[in-house]
Amino acid sequence: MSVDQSTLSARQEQAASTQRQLLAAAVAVFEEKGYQATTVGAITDRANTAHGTFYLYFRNKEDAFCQVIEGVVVGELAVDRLGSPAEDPRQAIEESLRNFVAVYHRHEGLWRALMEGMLASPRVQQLWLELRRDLVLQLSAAFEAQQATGALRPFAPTLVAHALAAMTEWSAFTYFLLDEPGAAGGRGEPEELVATLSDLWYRSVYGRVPEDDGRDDQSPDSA
Amino acid sequence: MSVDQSTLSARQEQAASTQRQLLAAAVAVFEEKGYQATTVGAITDRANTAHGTFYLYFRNKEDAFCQVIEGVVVGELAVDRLGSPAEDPRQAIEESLRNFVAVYHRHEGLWRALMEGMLASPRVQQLWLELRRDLVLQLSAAFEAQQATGALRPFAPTLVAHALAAMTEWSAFTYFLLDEPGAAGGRGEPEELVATLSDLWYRSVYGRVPEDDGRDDQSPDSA
Amino acid sequence: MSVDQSTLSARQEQAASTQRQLLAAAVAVFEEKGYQATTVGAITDRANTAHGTFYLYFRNKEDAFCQVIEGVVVGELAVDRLGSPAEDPRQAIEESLRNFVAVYHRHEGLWRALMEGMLASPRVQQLWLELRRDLVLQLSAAFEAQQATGALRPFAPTLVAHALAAMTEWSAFTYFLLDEPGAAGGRGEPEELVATLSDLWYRSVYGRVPEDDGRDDQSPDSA
Amino acid sequence: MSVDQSTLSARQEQAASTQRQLLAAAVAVFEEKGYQATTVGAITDRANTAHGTFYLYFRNKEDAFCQVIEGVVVGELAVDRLGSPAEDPRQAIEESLRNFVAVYHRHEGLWRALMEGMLASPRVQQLWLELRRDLVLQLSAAFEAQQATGALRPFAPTLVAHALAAMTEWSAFTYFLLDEPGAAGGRGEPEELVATLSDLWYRSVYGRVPEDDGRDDQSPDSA
DNA sequence: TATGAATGAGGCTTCATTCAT
DNA sequence: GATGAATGAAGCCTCATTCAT
Repeated sequence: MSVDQSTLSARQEQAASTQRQLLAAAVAVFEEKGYQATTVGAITDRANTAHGTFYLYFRNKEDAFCQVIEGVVVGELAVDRLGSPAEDPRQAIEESLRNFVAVYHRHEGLWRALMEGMLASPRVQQLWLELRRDLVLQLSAAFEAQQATGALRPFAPTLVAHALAAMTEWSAFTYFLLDEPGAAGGRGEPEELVATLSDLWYRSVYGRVPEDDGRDDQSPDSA
Repeated sequence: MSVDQSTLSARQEQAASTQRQLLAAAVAVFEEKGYQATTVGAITDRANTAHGTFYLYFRNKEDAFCQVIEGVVVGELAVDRLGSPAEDPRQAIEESLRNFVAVYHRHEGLWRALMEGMLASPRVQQLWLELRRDLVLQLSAAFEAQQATGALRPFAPTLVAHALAAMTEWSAFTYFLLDEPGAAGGRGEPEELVATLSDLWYRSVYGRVPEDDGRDDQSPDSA
Repeated sequence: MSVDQSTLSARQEQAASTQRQLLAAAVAVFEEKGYQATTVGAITDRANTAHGTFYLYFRNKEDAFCQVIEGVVVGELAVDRLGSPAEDPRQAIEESLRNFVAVYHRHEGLWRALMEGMLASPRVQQLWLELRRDLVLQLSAAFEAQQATGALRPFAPTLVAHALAAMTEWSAFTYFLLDEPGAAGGRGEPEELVATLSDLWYRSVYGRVPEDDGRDDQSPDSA
Repeated sequence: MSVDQSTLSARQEQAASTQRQLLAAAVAVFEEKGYQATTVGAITDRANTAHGTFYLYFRNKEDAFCQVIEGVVVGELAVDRLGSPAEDPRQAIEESLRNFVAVYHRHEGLWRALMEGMLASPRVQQLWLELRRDLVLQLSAAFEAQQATGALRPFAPTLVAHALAAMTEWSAFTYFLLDEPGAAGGRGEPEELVATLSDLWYRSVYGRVPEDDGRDDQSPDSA
């Protein structure tokens, strides 16, 4: 009638183990097949669980995918922040991008799946938007802080943060997932991607153009 | 085997009309439901044709989608080119981006569907890559030409073209399709997107940073 | 208003030509794909005719196939008869079988198709039965004639004719159409098939066994 | 992951029962409609299962058919072997053929379906070839054994085995499945088929013909 | 908690046949 | 006589989800 605590925690432990198995299997399968092509059966097969067990831990595929993304992506990307203001800003940017590109590279398949999932399911889209929002917020906060010190020219921090985030994400996507070399012949090294992005990013934020001197849209040669 | 021309044309016209109906229906349905959720049945229903008629004009959904994209996207985007060198470069960029953003806005649903299709079907991905390649090639050619005249600082034209294309595409995507305001509150006007992109684009290509002074590269006004 | 005769026969000639084209195409396609896998479209494609034209000359696939079989098989097999009684019976049998095997070999695909057609369509089955009946009748008539002269032992001519026809047909089928060598290793020469069949056939009809001495169904060991 | 045995067996039994139902339904439907005309829907209807359940036990129609054939045909035909050498050879042959004919008669529809299946699906053809190969091998082994003792005249055992097998199979097919009386009027009794085949078979193997005299082999009446 | 058998909706595709021109 | 566009029935197969043990 009564179940002593050890039994209970044994059960709980068993359950936790099953869940871990399923999650790990889900990561692997989503990574390998993408979102749409993944089936519940493929996950339970790989987890050595019964088909029905899946539904004890996830409401459905969408739910499993969200858990996967939260676990993997959030975990790995969390470290990514703009370097401290004390650092050389150029190097800070580069470091940050290098990290992002490395994470992207490491989980190519999942990013691809995230793309698909985002287009297939509102909830996944929501999740993605939240991840992204954090990133963009961090970025624009950093911009604002530096604008306050006068280190940065004035610009709309959020808009620029969005645009640079978009450049970064989508460059990584096309670079790694679409067999599009990015450079003339054959796929280059990820480092070339990092270099290019860093340069553009730096120039976008710190760069000067002639108009900046006189403000209000002077033509370059009128100076 | 040969029939007089009027009969032939009448029939051909009828057929062409059916095809147009189907294509229009396909555009509408893909626009509305995206790639995956679109079924052949939905297309033929909207076109008021029998289910089988679809297969007279398309091999399958994938094929229909490619025809849709080729028809719509290529048709509308063809005008997009960098302004002539004589123009003010900043305005040329802005004009170009404004056009792109307008086209994107006009066919939001199709771009979304293209995204999905690209992830679902190798052939669609191929098509998309080709569209993109053209764009990137035009861009990098323009860069090279201007670098040759010394109007632009030296940089790897293809890599930069890729990165800027990515920024543009993906900014437009997130701006229009993901209910992500882009600006603090509520969705802004597309014009703000154009302005931001133009600015970053211009700075990326024409902007100067302190390091440039020490290089083999002259500032525009130092000439 | 009135059409002179030359025009009419020109039309008729045209029609006949079309029909020939279709028939020839049908022969080729049935030969190549068998009965079931053949589609009306494949025939009209090969005949360079419109799809609908097929139905001017054939009621449907079944009908076309019957015409094909009647044209080809009947034409070629008609020559097959048991040699004249004057000949050496053994050689007559062998000659006859050699001819049959050659015809079979020449139209492998059609025999296969005939098999399929017979199982798919009552009318084709009927046709096949008629072809076969002729053959069996000829055979059993020959048997009866020779039994009357005492050259052959008594046996039920029709039953034996059936059985030998079956042996011949089905041996040829398995030999040519089923990648079943018939001999130990690799497919042998058709001549080995002819030799085996001839021998069995000859022995079946002319062979003697001990029981034949006492007639009327003596058990072997009662002699 | 492990469950107590009673539960397991109960479930397994339930499953086995469903499978039996489906298999039985498949037998019935194939028997009734042949191979091509059978649809998965017809089988599940008769088995009172959902459409999808079929695919839990069979990969597709082809697979189901192979299981049916293996179950039914192999099961029933396995007893068929040439009598022991001690028996009177004539009676042994007759007994063997009587058995074969009875099995054939009992499953007319399935043999017909097997014919169709063989022509429609390479895998079914393969299966059929294997069944047949076993039979032919048994036969030719028996021939060789008896040739070694001098009980049989010399001949190529495999070729003859093939030819006699063909005669038997195809005679049975035409006799039972093609509404072809076999005898002059109306369908005779299967026994007449057995008698005819036995006689021909026996003569083919044991019979003597005049030419045999000049060989290493004596004619019966020369003794 | 775990199982895994069963369900059944849903989409794709092929083709024989018709019929207006 | 010839055309070929249009039709729509029919069958296959997958898979997310439920539920009785």
